[in-house]
Amino acid sequence: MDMHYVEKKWQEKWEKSKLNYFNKKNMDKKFYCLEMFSYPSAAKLHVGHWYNYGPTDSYARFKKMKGYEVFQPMGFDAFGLPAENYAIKTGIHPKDSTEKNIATMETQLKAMGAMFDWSAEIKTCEEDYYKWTQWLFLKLYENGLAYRKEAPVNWCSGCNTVLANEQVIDGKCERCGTVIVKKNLTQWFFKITAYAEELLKDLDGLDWPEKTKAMQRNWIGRSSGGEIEFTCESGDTFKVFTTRADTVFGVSYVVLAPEHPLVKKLCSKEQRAAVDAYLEETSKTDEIDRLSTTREKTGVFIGHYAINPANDKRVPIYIADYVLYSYGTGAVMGVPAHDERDFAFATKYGLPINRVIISGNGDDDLPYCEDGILVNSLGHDGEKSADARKAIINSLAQKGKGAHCINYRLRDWLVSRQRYWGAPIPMVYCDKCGEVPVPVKDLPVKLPYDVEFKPDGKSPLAKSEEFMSTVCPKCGRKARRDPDTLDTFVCSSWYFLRYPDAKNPDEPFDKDVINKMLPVDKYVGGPEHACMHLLYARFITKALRDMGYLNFGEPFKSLTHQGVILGPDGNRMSKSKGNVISPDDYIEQYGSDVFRLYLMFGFSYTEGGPWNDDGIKSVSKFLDRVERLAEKTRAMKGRNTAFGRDEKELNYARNYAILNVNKDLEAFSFNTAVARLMEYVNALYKYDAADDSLKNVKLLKDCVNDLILLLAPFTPHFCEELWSLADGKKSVFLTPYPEADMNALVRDEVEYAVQVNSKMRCKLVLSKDATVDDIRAAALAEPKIAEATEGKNIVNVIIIPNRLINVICK
RNA sequence: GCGGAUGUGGCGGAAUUGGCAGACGCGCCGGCCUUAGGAGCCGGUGUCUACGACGUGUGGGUUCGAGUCCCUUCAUCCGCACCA
Repeated sequence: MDMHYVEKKWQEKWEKSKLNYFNKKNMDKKFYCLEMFSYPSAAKLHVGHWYNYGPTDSYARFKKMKGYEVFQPMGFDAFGLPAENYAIKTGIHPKDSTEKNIATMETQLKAMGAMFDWSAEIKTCEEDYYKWTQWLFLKLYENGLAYRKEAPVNWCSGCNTVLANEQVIDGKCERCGTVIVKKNLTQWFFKITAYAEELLKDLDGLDWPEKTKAMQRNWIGRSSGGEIEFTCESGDTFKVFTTRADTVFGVSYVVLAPEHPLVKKLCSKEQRAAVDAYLEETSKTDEIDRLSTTREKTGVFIGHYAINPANDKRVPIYIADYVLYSYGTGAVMGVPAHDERDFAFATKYGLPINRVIISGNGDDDLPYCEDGILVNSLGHDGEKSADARKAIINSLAQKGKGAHCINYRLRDWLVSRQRYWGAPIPMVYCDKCGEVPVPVKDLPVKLPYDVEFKPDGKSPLAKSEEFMSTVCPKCGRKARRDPDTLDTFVCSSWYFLRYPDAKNPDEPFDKDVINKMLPVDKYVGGPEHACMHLLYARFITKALRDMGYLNFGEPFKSLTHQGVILGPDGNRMSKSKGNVISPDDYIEQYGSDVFRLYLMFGFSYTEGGPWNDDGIKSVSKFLDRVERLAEKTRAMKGRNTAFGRDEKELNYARNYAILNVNKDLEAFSFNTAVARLMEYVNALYKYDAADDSLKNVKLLKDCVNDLILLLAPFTPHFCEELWSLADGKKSVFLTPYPEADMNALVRDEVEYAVQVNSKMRCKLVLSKDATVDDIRAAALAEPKIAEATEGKNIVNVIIIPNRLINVICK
């Protein structure tokens, strides 16, 4: 078959008949199948795009043939860093390069032959999309879920600019090699922590991979404990968070995060120089290093003391980089006797190690980090750790010095970016009124085209007077805009809500439409999004639900991650490694159907693996085999309607294939589904090999029809062509997918494996109706079994129905 | 470092979830067909010292029975909050 001709022909016909467009009249049968949208890169579609979109489209086509009204939209996550970096390097404007890239990718995506509903396309960099991203920001602000605070950024003094983590290599700027320091800026945050508990709890009800749920649970990192307030000699107070309040009598020092505001205030004259040097050093260290448990713990005494509220003991205050200001209260109590890290720290700095927990079982090594029984703990001696944790916090609470609390590792979401290519933050700063949100009617706050991207110490937008200069929406005086843009994750945290009503000019989405179309029934994308995008999208959905815009709280009912296709050398594909596989070459040679079928057959979908094209020819040959069979049977004539042993066997093969292809497609197990189809084709060839006069032609033709239907989601153009040649009146995709006839799968006889003491001895064919006693008797009567059990006592016979018999003897 | 995963023939990968390891395919071997075959059709193919034994990264355990469950250890991959 001339694949290129056939593919083009059907793509045009499908487009004309609007086969792939969602029909709103059938909304009650909707199936929302969503693939993560693409970043418009300058390179062409790579294998990863194909691997995500090809097989998932086959799944969507399967669902369509199962009678669902499938909605499968596509769009572009078009804002982001790479376009801006490209602009800095080449002078080509991000808008121009992005639009050009999108146009190329659209053509390629269309040539893939997927059922994308292009009437619902969205591009996040267009005004009619980012207008609503800004709307989302305003709604979160209105509802107290967006706020400003100081937070550190990576600052390169060489380039005079903020860098993404990705641009920092070994603590240095990737462009100029300058050592990066942390610098505090006032930035916008979304209060995702307000939903920490619900985000954790609702994971239980999701049809998501367990590993993804586990990762989110750990990311949210709930821990239950208490806050204890320490008072400094200066009179200032700070709280520490601890899960081990039972050890509070063993505190011999406290540690503040270096960034803690009290550090500068309390630091003594004598210690000033050492503390400043330590702060300088910390600003150059990244978080992964700071949290490393094997790295040597360092810290500096700040020359000030605090009082332990449990026993009024005076303890020194240290700073240490292993305490993060962003986690808990940014301060911890040091209990060297009962914490590995504190033990190492105390040993290094000569701090007292006070034992307050004993094991009770003679294990008296320190540090002792398990629960135990309290000693040296005033009124709490003899209590068990678990009880003491509650009791100690309760008694501290009475003095106003403690409280039970739940802490999360999850941090609020920093959304400000000091960059150009993103959605402007719709806020205005007025000398008189302070921070003022832009009214919704004035959206979008347009991103100006003429700006200077070259890094020179200011955000690109801050340099555009035309952009910055505005009037206060409240008082009408001169005011300034926010010069930052939103994290692109904000754009992608709600795009699935826009698709079903993508062209709505008045609102981000129509409430009624969205509540019928969502949640997404199947979401497919890479596992690298497990913690960030997928968590942000869940948060935004819950927030909008609480504002009354949605009546559901989870955006993605069912989730599947595709694996990663690596280069032939087993490494991630990259230009620098020279191991990039271009789909185009294969599509040129074989067509898109063959390429997609190979992606489905050659890999385990959720695993991926190194690229290897040995199998692509075999997949092409398989389609040739199908085509020859279809051609031959189409011309066949015959009146034989016999239904003998061979016919029964063929019918079994047919229904076995139908049953399993259905199951496997449902489970995204494409490789086994294709294997079942190959087996089926082998069975058809076997039947066809008989003398023509003996064949039941009607049966054979029905079987081949089922084959074309079964295969249609996998190779849509190829099968649409075969179907039309076989007189299919309407599109194969408007024809119901075959359902298995379970009666045809009942076999009269079953083969058993027979073991003696768990060793395979022989096989045994028995009637499906055989009773346990029959099976036992037949097994023992087998010569090989009789031989193996001769002279021994038969202790037991284990029978697993339809599978196995195990004779246990001594 | 922390968190999550993976490890099965020469290769890509299966295994009804604790029940015949290696489905399906590649490769290889053989046969048929053919003027020819890098086409097609049919059959074989885990390893070995081979009527038996051994085999799912390593070492142990649970069980009548383990690729699957538990412990140990090694190796590799992914994420870590400003890449998207």
